[in-house]
Amino acid sequence: VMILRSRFLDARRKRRNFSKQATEILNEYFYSHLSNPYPSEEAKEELAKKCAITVSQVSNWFGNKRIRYKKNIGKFQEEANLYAAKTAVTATQ
Amino acid sequence: PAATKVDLDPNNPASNWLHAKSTRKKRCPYTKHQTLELEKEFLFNMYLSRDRRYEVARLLNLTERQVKIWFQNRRMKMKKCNKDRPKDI
DNA sequence: CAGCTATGATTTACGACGCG
DNA sequence: GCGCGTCGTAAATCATAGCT
Repeated sequence: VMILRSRFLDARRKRRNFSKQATEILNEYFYSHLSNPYPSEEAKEELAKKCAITVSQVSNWFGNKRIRYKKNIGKFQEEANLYAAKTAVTATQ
Repeated sequence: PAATKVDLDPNNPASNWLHAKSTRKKRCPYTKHQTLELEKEFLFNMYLSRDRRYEVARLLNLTERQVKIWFQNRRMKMKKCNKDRPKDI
């Protein structure tokens, strides 16, 4: 039983990439809070709901995003500009 | 309407959110044996006495601090698993 | 198809803070 | 104060999805 359970838990490694829409939402939050990309517990819950993923997955995503962004800001410049423009449009409406 | 708030700092986006103390030890993955023995010990009791911690550390060639932190992390892992999956098997 | 990299999850190691 | 507790995280690493 323990073995079955651990195997079920390990199955989390067999993941699918998040949907395009989910990634969109997460990136929008990340780049619009670039000076402090640390969502509160409540913000994580809201993001999780909007993305149809778990709060843990939201935390994982931000953890990965922060470190990977910091490690190579240049690589993410295009993406950053894209989402900056997007939030700008949203704000002007 | 030039009020495009992309949050603060224009040019250098944001590396104020910088942690990382220079003195931090690099993460070193434990061996299968070490992990297995730690898991067995955890199954026996989730909280380690001072004496037991000393013994485990000596047996696995880890520091007492590493064993202490391993148990702390293991407890957090268990809590996280219970949160993500409330229903039991 | 193989190889490669992007990506989500897990594993060590701390800092911050709480409690007895 | 000390020592060990949790909580949130950094950073490295793992496993594999999915593209070229």
